[in-house]
Amino acid sequence: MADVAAAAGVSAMTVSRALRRPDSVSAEVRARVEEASRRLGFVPSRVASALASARTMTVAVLIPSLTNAVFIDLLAGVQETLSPHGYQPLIGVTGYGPEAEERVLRAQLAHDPDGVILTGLDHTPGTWDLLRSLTVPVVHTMDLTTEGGLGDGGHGDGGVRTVGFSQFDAGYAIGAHLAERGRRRIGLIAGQLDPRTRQRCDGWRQALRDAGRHDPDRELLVPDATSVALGAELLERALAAHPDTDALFLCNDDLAQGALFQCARLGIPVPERLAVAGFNDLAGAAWTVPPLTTVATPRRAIGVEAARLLIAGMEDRAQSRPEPRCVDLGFRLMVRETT
Amino acid sequence: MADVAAAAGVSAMTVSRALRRPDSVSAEVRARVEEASRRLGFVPSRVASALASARTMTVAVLIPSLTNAVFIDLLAGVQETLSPHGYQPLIGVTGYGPEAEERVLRAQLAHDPDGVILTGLDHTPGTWDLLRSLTVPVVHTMDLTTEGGLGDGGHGDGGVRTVGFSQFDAGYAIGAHLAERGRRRIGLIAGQLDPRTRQRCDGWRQALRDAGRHDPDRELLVPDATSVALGAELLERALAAHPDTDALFLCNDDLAQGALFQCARLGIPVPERLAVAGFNDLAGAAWTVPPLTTVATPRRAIGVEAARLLIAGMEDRAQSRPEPRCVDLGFRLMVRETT
DNA sequence: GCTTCCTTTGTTAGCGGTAACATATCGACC
DNA sequence: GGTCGATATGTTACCGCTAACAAAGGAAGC
Repeated sequence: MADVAAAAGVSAMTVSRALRRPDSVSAEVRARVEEASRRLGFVPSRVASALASARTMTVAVLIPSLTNAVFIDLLAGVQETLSPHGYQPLIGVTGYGPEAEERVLRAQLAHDPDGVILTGLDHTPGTWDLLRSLTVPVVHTMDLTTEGGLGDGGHGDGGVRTVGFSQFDAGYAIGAHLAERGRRRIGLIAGQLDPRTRQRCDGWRQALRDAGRHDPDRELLVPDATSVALGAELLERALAAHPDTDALFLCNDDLAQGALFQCARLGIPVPERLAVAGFNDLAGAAWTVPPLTTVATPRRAIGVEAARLLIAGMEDRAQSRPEPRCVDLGFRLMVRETT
Repeated sequence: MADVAAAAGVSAMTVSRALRRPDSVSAEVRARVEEASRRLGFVPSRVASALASARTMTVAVLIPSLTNAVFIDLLAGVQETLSPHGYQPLIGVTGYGPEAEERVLRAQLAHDPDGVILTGLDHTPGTWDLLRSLTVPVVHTMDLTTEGGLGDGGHGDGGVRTVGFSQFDAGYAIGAHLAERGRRRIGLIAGQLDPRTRQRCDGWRQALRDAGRHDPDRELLVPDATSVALGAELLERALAAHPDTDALFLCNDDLAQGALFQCARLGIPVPERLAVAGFNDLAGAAWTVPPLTTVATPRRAIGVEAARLLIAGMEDRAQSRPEPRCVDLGFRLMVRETT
């Protein structure tokens, strides 16, 4: 920067100003600095800038997994929103564990991010402590604070900002839909039992209870990560246990696709003998045979909105403590042909 | 750090040493520093550390897209390998454009990464210049320098390190496989025409020429991003143009899955009337009906190996210019039932 | 002509660590 | 006992930039 300053015949401070806020210097100086800067191939060091200004222009983004399309979409939304504003996402992968999340968060905080985006609301007390101690904005995603069954970990809702949708309501909607379709022996298949999956299941359960058709025996919950292969396998297990099942809710579309494939293989007509519903409306769900009924979740939009909220909080030089907000982006029941 | 030093009754430098290389201080001092550090909740600032030591512990990772599973797998491999060594990946999304890539790289370089991972070898001259000017290790992925049809952009192979596999050979393998199966009227469907896709197509073409069965009319290339929906649509277009086609190579598994779905819908028996082959062996390819013949690509392994090479280069304090290496991780033809 | 105020540029002093070197301490060895 | 070398800790100066304040110059107002 000193070289550029010398070349442009100004002080280093003026170079800094000319490059960061071009209209804070005269047009003539700006031109000279820009020319010198370009000629010398000057790239300002963000590290030094961060140290001097206490703004790193980075945002910690904590997600459970990189191999689940749901969180990738979230990340994509975050990335495409932050990027034009000059912010760098720092991804942290927690592997679905609250303890790991705390560790990862701690590691990320060493980078002094200007904001934090987390997945879900199930954090360790240590994580809540860390978050409370931060002076930068924090946004939680994929869930709502008003959600039942969460258990307020002593943190109150004070200042917690969330962008998501009601997993419970979404599960309820699927359950109600299957009941409305006249199905009576409705089963549930779920993997990757994170809190959001559990809430979906709770909603589904409630819907079936409300319809007087809940049968706990027809629930098949396994801890494994969801996949097409697992869906195929679990379909067989579910039908072996209860051959008369006439509808199934699978907690994620990859499971549902696997189940559909297996039905085709076993010659089980869908939806005639068995209705199948998935969740998330992942890529391809509209094209399966038959097209899959599922719940479209606004994953990318959640990422975009979370990033927007964060940017608003970060640009706010007044550091006004933002009012807690709980943005509900909703979901859509996509009724297709498998039900 | 000064507070911790005071609390532990040592100098700041000793605190720094105790936390970074614990065995460079006496056991007694180490214990005192660790206790004070924990008690005060001290988290060393990586920003300051980066400025003072000229090591940011970050790695720029440039990929074309976050919505293509191929690059997510690559990223996952990189992330899981870097993370235990304390390195933070900085993701940059280029949108498949060499010019955008140069812009993104420039932006990432402002963060002073300790290493760079790029996708592919088709970079702008400006990008090559930037890379040449770097003093940190660089690894290219998903391709091989020895690949034909690349066009050496005047950069020679000097020092270029690559981890990938031969896209050409993989395409050739699929083409040869379809020919071996006795198919005579073989078509090609491709989207997202990046250089790697083109190389696959080149390989396929060569295989068909070698078998004396290449028919340029049966190639359907579109620039759109690949998806299940696109696969379904292009299958119809391809068959409308050439109803007698008896085999199709689709350049990505999502296209192939869409095509399979559409075949089911149209009542076209696979593989009896039409053989279908995909590429990448994405999740679920083994479970489609019938299971999809495809080429398994070592995407995650490429990420892991690229990160390993990078780490080796970064830890090498001697800054010995590493010998150019071209790591071929190969591919596997997964013959399943669609062919 | 002289304030006053605003705009533009410069000066100074750090941000929070770490490299490099200086210094102290101790035991071993002749 | 004195010297040497290894080990442990301290001191100093900076990494490259920017906040905060200072200064200079020009326009506006009386």
